[in-house]
Amino acid sequence: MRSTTQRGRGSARRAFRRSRPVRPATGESRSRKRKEATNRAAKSEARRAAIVQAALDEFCARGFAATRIDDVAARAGVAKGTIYLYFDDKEALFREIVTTMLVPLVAVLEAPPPDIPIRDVIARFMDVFVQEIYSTQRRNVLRLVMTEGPRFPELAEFHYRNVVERALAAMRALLGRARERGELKDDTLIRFPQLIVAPGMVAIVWSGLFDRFAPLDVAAMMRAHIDTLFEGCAP
Amino acid sequence: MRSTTQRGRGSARRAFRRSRPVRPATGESRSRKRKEATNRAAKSEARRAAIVQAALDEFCARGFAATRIDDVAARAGVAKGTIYLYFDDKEALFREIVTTMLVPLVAVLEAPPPDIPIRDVIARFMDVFVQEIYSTQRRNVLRLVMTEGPRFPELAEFHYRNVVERALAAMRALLGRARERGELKDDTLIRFPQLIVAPGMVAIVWSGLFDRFAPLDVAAMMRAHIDTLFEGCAP
Amino acid sequence: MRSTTQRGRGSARRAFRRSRPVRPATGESRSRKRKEATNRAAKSEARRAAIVQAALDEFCARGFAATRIDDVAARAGVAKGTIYLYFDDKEALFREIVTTMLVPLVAVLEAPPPDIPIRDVIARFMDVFVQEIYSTQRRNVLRLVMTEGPRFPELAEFHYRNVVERALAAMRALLGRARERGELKDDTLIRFPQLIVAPGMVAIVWSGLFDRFAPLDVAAMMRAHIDTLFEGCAP
Amino acid sequence: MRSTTQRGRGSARRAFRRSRPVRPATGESRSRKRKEATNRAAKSEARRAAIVQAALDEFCARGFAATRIDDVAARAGVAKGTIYLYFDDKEALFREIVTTMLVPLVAVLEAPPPDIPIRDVIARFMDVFVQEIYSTQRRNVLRLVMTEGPRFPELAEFHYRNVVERALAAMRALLGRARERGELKDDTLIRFPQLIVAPGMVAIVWSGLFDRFAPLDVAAMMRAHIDTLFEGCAP
DNA sequence: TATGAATGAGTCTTCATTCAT
DNA sequence: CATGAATGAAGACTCATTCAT
Repeated sequence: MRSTTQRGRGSARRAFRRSRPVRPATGESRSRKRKEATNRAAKSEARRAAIVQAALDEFCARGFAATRIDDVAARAGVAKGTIYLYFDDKEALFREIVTTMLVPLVAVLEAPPPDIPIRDVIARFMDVFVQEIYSTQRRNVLRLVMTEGPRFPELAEFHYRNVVERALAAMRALLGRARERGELKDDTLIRFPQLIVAPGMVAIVWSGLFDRFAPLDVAAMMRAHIDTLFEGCAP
Repeated sequence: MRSTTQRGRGSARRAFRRSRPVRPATGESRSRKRKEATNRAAKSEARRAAIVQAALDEFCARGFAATRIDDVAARAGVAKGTIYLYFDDKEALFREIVTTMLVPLVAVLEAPPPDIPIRDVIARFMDVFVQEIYSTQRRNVLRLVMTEGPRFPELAEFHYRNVVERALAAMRALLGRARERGELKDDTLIRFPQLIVAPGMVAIVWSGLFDRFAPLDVAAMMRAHIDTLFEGCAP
Repeated sequence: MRSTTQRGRGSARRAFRRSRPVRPATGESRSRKRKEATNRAAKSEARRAAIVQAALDEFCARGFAATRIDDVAARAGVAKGTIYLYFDDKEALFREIVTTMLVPLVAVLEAPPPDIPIRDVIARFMDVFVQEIYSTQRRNVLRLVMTEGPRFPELAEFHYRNVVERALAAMRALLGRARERGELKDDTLIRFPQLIVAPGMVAIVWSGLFDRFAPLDVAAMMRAHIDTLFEGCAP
Repeated sequence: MRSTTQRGRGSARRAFRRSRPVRPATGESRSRKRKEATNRAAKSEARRAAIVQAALDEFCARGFAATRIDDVAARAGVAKGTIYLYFDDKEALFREIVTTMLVPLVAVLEAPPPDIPIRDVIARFMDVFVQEIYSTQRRNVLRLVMTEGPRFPELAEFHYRNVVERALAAMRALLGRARERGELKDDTLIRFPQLIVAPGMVAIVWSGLFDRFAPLDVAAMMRAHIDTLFEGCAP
């Protein structure tokens, strides 16, 4: 990854994806104490999850550079050294988070859409956004991507390949079919599907910066956005 | 304990705006040395500009936390200490940049709009965005605001008060008049003027993250956006 | 601006006394690893002591401002960072030293005096001074108080409240009783108990400045002082 | 001087005394513009005095290490560079102050004493101390010597040779003659003339540390001290 | 495995001193 | 002579990472 943020502390840099090699069954094949082993594995997984969660909170609150491993450890309720049993270094931890939280969502987008008008499909998509992203921690993860992406080229690339590209492709396929069915008057949205998600991005940015001054009714804005998209504002 | 020996590392935190008191003309009215003084003032101004420029570049490339004053100095071609002659500390330098680069633009927005259809007014606004923001360093400054804002509450507030709030108000006034003239079929955009600027935000985020994978024709997207805004996509 | 990115360099200033919360026994009651834990605690204590000792030496030799943490670390045989595991900052380290070295002594003064003539009591006090202060590192600590006190108002106050005030009060009580018993012809010393300790102060100052030119027989001077105090110099 | 405070910045270290070589009539021997030259010399002397005064204040308030040349310059109303026209470096400035302020006083001590009882002579000496030292800036200079002396061995030596040694010698001579005249019952004070000045030292230290908690009536204490010296406290 | 004490490279900031004007 | 902008060495403090227990 070679982030431009951490000036090389000398640790080996491994490739981006697959940061967790599924832990090769570490010798607990001794077959003795089966339950114990299961217990141990479960506890280990719980620990890992606690660390990830704590790290997510800290990274979101402070950004990558300003987050201290100390704080992550404290929040996760483990010792500092323990984190290094689960992750190679701070960057690997960061990657893990940004990597695992978003990819699952794309599956939703890529699922074959119900056979309803495109406007309704997009309306559902907006609902999913509001429910599954904006109202959850994923909002913060997305913000992290926007925020730290410029400093982590490989992270940006990963995100592009695994989230953005696939989402846009799915969207385009959807819109293409709608166009064929005569539900769209031109191919504007097909060329720029970004126009569909733009208010979502704004909502995410807004929520991090200005919500305390002027809270935004995101659901209402998304509905208004759909109106505008499909009907325009001219009388 | 607060010994009187250590001169405050945190120094006095001054109010946010007006970090540069415009240097009160240094009374060089002695009438001789005119050119000299002018020279010095000019050189000083040039130096300050060089530092600001270098800092902008570095902050944009690395973010606030990961930017080293050393690097800023090197890039500006001055000694490290010199930066502290012009700015109280790293934060002040950061503030100065984010503060001074964007405020002037709002004036454009607040200028009385020409007496043309609202759609054309907004089209002009888009042009200004593309020409004066997206194609300039201001794009990077805006990205910095989005990127670092969550970590600098006062910066976010300053930006909200001086840029966002005023811009939105101007926009709403504009739209309100258009609505009265019957140019808008409802008040959707008045309630959510964010919908107008949303693609601009997306363009800025996109340019920092994904342009190398899929360059975005921003001007075209903005035109498409206007079409969508005013005509919708339904056939 | 106070970004949330820079974690407070000035950190929280905690109250003066009790800078070391006695490390709450770290619950190693797991009954195994007893020796280990003991070892660790002992080593930790030894390290702390080494740091304190090194710091004392350096502070005495150079004064607070000119002492480098680097040097303290080197002298203590630890890494620079280690010092910050034991003390919040340079000032805290300084405080600790000046605080812990002197207070215990006052107890001696406040102990109920033996039932002997006042002159003998004071002679004993002089002995204590010579043995327990002048001949030990406490001499240097006292000099540090005199030397750095003006720059550390809280240190001066702490020292006044915990050492000077109590010592003078104990002394006055002592003298008051002696006066009542008719051992003193007037209340001169009660009004100015400083006159009793004055030569001690001089000895300390002298030892730091002039001993190499003209060594001072402090014990003899103190005896002479008592003679003078109680008999005067007039024939 | 090679103070142990300033780590060698590479500037040449000159010998201790004679830091001001009486400025060799710098070329204003052109004989033209006599008055101007006089004016200039006067102004120069005034400037030097202003710097010395400002430096004294700052050194007293903060100690040598923590005093900034910037502050001295500001207080003296000159530019920072100007100080270096009059003094080689910070240490030279410090030396000048501590050197010039105290030496004149010794002359008073060495002047042949009036033909009055030793007790009265010493009482006068006390008066001089209170009037000419304790009530003036010299008190602070003396404190500076005590405070910074350990870090400036040459300063300590200079002070010993030029002030302490001479003062003690004069005192001993005085006391010797008194003893011969039968005014002293033994030679205690001759062996330890420090006993005479000890309360003075205490007063100086006290004034810097504890006066705000418990102000000290120094004149009264000195009178009490004389009583004690010559009459003792035993009934 | 888990711990957390120890490390030391890295970064901000200060300030004595220089020197072009 | 005087100025004050510029320099850069020095020092406090942080924190990712290691490793003995």
